[in-house]
Amino acid sequence: MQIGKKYLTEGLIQLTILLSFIGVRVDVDSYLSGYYPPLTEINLGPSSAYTQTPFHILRDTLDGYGVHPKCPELDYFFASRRLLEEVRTLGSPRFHTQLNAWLVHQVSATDEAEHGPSTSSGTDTDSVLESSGDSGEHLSESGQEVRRRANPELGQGPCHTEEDEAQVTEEDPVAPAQLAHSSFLEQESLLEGSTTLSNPGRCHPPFPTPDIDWSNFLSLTELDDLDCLVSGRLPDLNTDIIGAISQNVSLHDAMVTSSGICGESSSEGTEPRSSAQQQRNLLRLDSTGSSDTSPEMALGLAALPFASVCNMTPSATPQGTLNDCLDEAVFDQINQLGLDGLETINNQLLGSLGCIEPHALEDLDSDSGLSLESSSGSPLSPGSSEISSSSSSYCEDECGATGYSSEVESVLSKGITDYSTTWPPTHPNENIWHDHSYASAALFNKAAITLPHKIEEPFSDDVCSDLEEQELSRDELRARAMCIPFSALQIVNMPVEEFMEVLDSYGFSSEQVTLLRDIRRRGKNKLAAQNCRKRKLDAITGLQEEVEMLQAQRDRLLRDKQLTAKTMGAVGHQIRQLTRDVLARLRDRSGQPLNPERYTLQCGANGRVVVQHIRQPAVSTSASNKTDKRKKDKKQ
DNA sequence: TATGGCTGTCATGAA
DNA sequence: AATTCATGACAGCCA
Repeated sequence: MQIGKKYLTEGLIQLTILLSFIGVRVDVDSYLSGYYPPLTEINLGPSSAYTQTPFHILRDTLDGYGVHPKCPELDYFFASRRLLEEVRTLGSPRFHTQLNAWLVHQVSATDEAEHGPSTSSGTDTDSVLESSGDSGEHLSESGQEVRRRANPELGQGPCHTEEDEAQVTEEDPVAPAQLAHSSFLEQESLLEGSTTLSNPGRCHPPFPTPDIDWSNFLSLTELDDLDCLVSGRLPDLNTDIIGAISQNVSLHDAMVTSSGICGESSSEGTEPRSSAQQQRNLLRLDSTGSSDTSPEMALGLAALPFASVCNMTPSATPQGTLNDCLDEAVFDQINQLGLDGLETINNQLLGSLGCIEPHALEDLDSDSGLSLESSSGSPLSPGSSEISSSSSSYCEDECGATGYSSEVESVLSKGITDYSTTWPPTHPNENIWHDHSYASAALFNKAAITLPHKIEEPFSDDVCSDLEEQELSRDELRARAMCIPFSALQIVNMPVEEFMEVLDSYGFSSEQVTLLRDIRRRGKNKLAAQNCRKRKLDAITGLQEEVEMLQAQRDRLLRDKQLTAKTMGAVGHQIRQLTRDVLARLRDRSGQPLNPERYTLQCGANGRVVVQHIRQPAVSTSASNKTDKRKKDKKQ
């Protein structure tokens, strides 16, 4: 009885906390109205679930008790009280009373009958219940209602209807049994999740759709099932649940519990945690250690991972499998969202910082033409079987090219073989050879300036070992094959004076000198070609824009022309009309009105309007006739 | 398999 | 005269 009661108490407390974290507010006001309404879910907007609950502040200080924190029983006692107080602060000041009502009402019918006395050490459960509940007498009076808030998905879940609420009375054990089942399944999921979440691959998101869970809760109507499950899980309850409930509950824990809700059904035994899991353990939220009501907790669950990362402290509390759940459910997201990226970034930063050297700069400035021979040959992976094909293809490519020394090629072929043993394959991410941005001379100069070595400092063995991780161009390979202690970047970017000094001071052979000059020439020409193409594209783009602009201007001018012609036509028509009107009102010497066809009006420079006689078009008519005749003659 | 784009390279001329 | 730059042309690779 006590075990079951305690178990359900703890389960309901955790369930309540979980629901509050996912936006479900547990409201007991209606519950206390005299009947037991089932779970009703309404969306009331954000709840206190999105604000951080300072559990750590409540630890050992709740109710002003100065209990020694290392006292296990008292710790458990106050932990329970603390949890209840937390639940109270989440939604209702009398929530824990409601919880007690659930437990006593539901478990009393079965637990005592089918389970013997508790074998656990939870003898203080009753005390917890009695002391935590300020009104244990309200058990028979309290109703219950769990309102779901803030989570739209929750609102879609199978909720109790009004009929259900009507059925849930104090005399009706079914609905409380359902609740008991629900809480039990909650714990069941938690327990299973605590064991199965150790498998990261099977971990579900921390906040799955609770609809399925609620449906599962409500699908169980037989208390026997609960009893069987409880009896089967009692040993685990004594360890896991008590251990889980007797510790400071953080958002961390709650998220894991919700993960358990999500349906982790497998009950695999606890396996030795992998290193990744152990690493995650280092990221646990230490509710006791974190004394700040950090605002990142209030940012919502979405911000939790990074907030957790920021607040991570090693947890020394032996929380058993519960924290495994936490690790898996919560920190999978953390790792995905933050740690993986941070890890990658760190690796990259470390890698780049650890080997800031010409080749690293080469990659960074790969557009500066130092990615020589990159496209023609697929990224060489020395040491692999592809090196032969790559080298052969390279030879084929270069056979048709002029300006290449066959001797250099032969030496190179030998050198490549050496590369296969000394230059391991590079990381795929480093194969960034085609950065076709517009290379500027300043960039090259900068790269050359930042080179850690001078002419007097050819590549050392360490540098060579670092370069082994870099993808090399064919000219790089040639230079290596010819034992030239300079990279193509250096050869290309060094001033001509230094280049001449190198040629003179290092005592290179003629083949080496030729190769050095070729590398420098090709590198510079490659840059020049890139710049030329870029300029060409820019010119084409500019011309296209100019064409578009001119076309637009032409269209605009055509529209203006048409508009002007139209206006001119209208004005001419008006002038002709006015002329006819004026002439019609005028009389000649004989008193006859002027014929508009023989007279017209002319406006003089001084503004005077003069009637002008139009010449007879007789001559012009004859002339036109003549032209017509000419045309006819031509046609004939 | 044909095709277009991209790139490296060479040749050439100008600066 | 040597070097660099610009550009057309060619060839290879790739989607």
